[in-house]
Amino acid sequence: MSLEHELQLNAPFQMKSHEALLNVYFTATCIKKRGIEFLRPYGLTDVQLNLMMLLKYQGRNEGLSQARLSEMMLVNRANVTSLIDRMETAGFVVRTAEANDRRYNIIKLTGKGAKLLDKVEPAYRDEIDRIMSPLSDSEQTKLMKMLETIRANI
Amino acid sequence: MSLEHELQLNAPFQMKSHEALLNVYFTATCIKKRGIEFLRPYGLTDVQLNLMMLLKYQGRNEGLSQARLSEMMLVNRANVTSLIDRMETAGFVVRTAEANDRRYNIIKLTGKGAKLLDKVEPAYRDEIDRIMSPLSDSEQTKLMKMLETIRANI
DNA sequence: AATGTATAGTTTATATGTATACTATATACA
DNA sequence: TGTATATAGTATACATATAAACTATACATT
Repeated sequence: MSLEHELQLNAPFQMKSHEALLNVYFTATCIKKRGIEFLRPYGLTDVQLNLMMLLKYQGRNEGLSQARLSEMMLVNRANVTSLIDRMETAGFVVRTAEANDRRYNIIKLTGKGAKLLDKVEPAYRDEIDRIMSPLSDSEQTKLMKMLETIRANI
Repeated sequence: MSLEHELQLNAPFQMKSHEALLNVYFTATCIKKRGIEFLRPYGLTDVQLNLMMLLKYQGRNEGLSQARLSEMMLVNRANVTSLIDRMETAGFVVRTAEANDRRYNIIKLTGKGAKLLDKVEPAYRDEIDRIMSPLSDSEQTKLMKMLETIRANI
């Protein structure tokens, strides 16, 4: 259903480019809302799960600094401070010292965090597959290429 | 450039569907960041401009209730209260009474708000056109259809 | 070695989002 | 008429985002 119809607008968009851009924006909003809803029973937010998956796959056993996390999450360094505060309080991650450079906090998953992630991740991946399943592999590739083209021009 | 390369990930995505979904999400983030940056010199945020354009094109001269605005912006009613508080303080909009139903606040653009919008909107539309210009009309249509397909399945 | 510069993380103020509970008002219906 | 139900807006607590200013640390260069 078109965005115009979904939002029950009574006047059409003035420009196709504006409508296309808002489609990207509102689809991301819907994806985020679904992620939050899906993860609530596990006591996690979408942002927190994303961070935990980065620690698992990008950090491996070495962990990741807050600055590196902020780069991969496209957020400000300052944001990661309070996010890690909350997640450390919840017992999902720990700040550890980097021996060679005392400016860094190296963030690692705790046993509790890793265990929760192992439980959540398969169901989360299934849900992502379900959401994207109406698009074929080649359509998903085409979608990514179009989005990359847009990002390259921002 | 692929998301993996943009974020300088050292491990690839496990699933194409996850990569495609994150592409939507991160592209929206980039679009939002660019909007915020573009609008800062005008003393507006992207959310505030979106609300003002809804008042102009969807509200016409009648204005819109806070509940109707929250529906079209895909946000909680509670969010609109503080948003309108800030915009009313800034002098861009006013709350007016709905005669037939005293539960409603009807939100209208002020002269100041309408004047600012008239100034910002052409430049904003130009920037949107610029961002989307690498995609042809038919590609933008195809993109919207794919995103609609995803939203229909969430 | 001293100094200037860059980087990591934190703090603060502020904007935007949620859920939940609250008040006021409108409406439907026994 | 009275009561149950629904809706609009607000208040509160909290999560997540920014910018800007701050501290601590590392490094490069004279």
